[in-house]
Amino acid sequence: MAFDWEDHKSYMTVKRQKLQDQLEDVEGDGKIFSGVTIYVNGYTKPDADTLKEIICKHGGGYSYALTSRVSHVIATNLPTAKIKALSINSSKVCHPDWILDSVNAGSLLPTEKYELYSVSSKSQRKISFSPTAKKEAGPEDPPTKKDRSFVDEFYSHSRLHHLSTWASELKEFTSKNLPRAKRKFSMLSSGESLRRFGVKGVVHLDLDSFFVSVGLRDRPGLHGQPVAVTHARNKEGEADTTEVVGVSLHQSMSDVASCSYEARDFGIRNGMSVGEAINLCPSLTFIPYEFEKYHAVSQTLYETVITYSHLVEPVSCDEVFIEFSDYVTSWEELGDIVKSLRSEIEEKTGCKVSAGFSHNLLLARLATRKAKPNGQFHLSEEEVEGYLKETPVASLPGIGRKMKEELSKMGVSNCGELREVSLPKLREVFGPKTGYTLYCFARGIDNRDLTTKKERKSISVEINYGMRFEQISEAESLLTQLSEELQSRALDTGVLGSSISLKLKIRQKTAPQETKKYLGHGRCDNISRSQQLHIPTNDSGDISRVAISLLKQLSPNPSDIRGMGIALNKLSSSVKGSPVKGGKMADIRTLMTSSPGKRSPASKRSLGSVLKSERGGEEGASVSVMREERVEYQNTAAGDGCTSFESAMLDLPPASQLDQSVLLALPSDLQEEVFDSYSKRQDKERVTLEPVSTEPSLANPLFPPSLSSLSNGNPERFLNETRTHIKAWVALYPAGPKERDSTIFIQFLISLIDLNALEIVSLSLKCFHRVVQSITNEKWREAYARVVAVIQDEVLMRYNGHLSIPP
DNA sequence: ATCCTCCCCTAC
DNA sequence: TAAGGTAGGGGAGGAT
Repeated sequence: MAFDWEDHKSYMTVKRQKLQDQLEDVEGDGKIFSGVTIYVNGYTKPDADTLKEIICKHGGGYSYALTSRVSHVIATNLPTAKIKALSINSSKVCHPDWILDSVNAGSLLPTEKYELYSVSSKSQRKISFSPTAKKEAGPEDPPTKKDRSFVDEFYSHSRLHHLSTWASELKEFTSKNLPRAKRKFSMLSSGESLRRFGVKGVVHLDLDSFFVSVGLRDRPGLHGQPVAVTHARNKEGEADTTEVVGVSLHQSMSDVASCSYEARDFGIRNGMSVGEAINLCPSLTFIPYEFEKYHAVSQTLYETVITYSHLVEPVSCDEVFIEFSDYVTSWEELGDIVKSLRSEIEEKTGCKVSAGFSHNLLLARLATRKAKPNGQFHLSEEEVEGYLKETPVASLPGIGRKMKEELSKMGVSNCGELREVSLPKLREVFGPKTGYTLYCFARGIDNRDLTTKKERKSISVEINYGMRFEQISEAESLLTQLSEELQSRALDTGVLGSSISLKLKIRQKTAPQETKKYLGHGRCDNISRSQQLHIPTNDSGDISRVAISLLKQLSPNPSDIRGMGIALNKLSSSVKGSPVKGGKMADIRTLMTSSPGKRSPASKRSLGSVLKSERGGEEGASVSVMREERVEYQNTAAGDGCTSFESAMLDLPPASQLDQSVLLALPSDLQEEVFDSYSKRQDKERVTLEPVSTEPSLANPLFPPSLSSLSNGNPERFLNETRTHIKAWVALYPAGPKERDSTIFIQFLISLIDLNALEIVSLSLKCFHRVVQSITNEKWREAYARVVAVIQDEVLMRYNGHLSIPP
């Protein structure tokens, strides 16, 4: 599974040596690349300069920009075959080995085997159907085109991703361990504690310039110097750096993630580009990220903090609130505890901590400003007024760039001035809630209680970096990867979602194709769309199917996509770490017995100018029909008691007891369908390679379903079960179906439509049709016709397409 | 009024 | 090169 980079390296070394020999041999007489002009995209091995040298030496051309004279784009290891930083019309995208091998061969080799995005390279991408069937990747697999996961590669380097991950982790750690942590102090009686005055004692702890502190801890030589943490690096002070960065740091767009206080004196700020920073301070030293160390430090921070109080509110990996109301009798006493807490943390982690404390969350936080660096500060009741007066509004929590700007238009820059603005005025400008908060905060009023645990409301995955697609199928493929990532997180967190939403960043019409920051997203419009599910899920197959369907609804121009994200909302809990699959039948039962959720009609939202095409207007008619239909069956679903179809579901024998005989008893054509659908399912690669619909605004109505989430991922078993229910149902009511059963069946099919499992819907209807035919009862036929009509409408509404079902 | 969806903003 | 994630609060505007 793991790619052997060592081997690859030596392979490359040999190759380069050979190449060198060739170069010496040929020296000018080679015209291997005549007529070829290359453009090198991104990082390649060998690098662009080497390739340029080679290509020119052998009669080819080299271009610094992707112009029309470029015949071949050269790229290595663009993290996945889906990501392209290129918008290419006719030129081929090839691996640099094409050049090396051609030189070695002494002639221009066909590009076929070297094209990065060819069908053959894509089909290597497998979703292992059975976990036991390990990677089929043979040893002869060309090591040069390894399809490493872009998602993993990106996340492992993303500081923001780490920040978020650690924050959630620490929130979970706190809520789990806080109640049973051993405390250093015991609580005082309510008569003695600070609380007796009705006063809270809140401490806000914050590690000083977190990343830099950790870096400096192990680099004593850099203490007292301007230092910044970034991906872009020079060789200063680092044992592990051997090369000088090719591009001057002066023009690096890499972010400064964290900088020392000495660096701040030069005007350097977190989030600045390395280029800007080095202009402000040419002697600035750059040190690399050390994510593991940061992680360990924050873990220690939290382990320590929870031994001090039972009231701890996590903020982030380097920031936390602690309430001491029940442990101290005076502010002086609290000051002492804070001091020892700070020194304990510094001792354990080697990092300096600052602390602000006061009688509410807001003021404690504001006090920390004055405490930094490496200090502590008590903001007392009496000082609040004066302190706030001079506090810039931007340091109030919740006021960022936009709000600061908005306030400044009103002539407000500090809290003193903010107080001059009336409550009605603030509400008018910022809305009722925000206005009120602003009004309170300007006066130091904050009645929030410290929250030790908060329930998670959503879980999401998104990447807004390095997204460059040519084909929509590449975007879909990335969504599949994101879905897998999301599944794995949902599994870890133990949640299921009943709503899936897709978020896209789309290049603004007026924004340039080439972003200022390398592979950045540039100026974008954000659009999103969500889909409610009747069955909560955490299955990546379900998620990706829905996400892809949402993508089709938004139908962006693939080359304008600059970012994508998927979120799971309306969470419920599942058993942690156990895949949904086992519990899925239970979910289906829930579905079958619960009343239908409220559903929104296919609303016509303007998706703005970013959309290539809008959907046709004639769909409006079917929407209203659909709504009437919906009302009808919602009303009839009001009765209670177990009906036959329902009970058939509930009495379902364990799947393991459904034997072959059930299947074999079916008409043979149905059996075939069952198996067909199963075998189709296995050829997932083929499916993903299907040509993209020529109508980008329409989803394919027969989009292949993944059954992995149903009946333990066993589709034929699932269909068997469905068929069994239908048979039992029909047999029980020879005179005609119970209305409610029809309703339940419809709901059930609609939930499959939610998951885009249209093929299964179709097959289920076929089952129904067949059983009904054998009964030849007018009522049943009517029921069948009605079910078909409702489902057809539903599909029509969602996809503006049609479902092929039996007459 | 209240809810829902989409979107923006903020924080680390 | 560079790695611009993620959760939550809240507002606008439409549907109910």
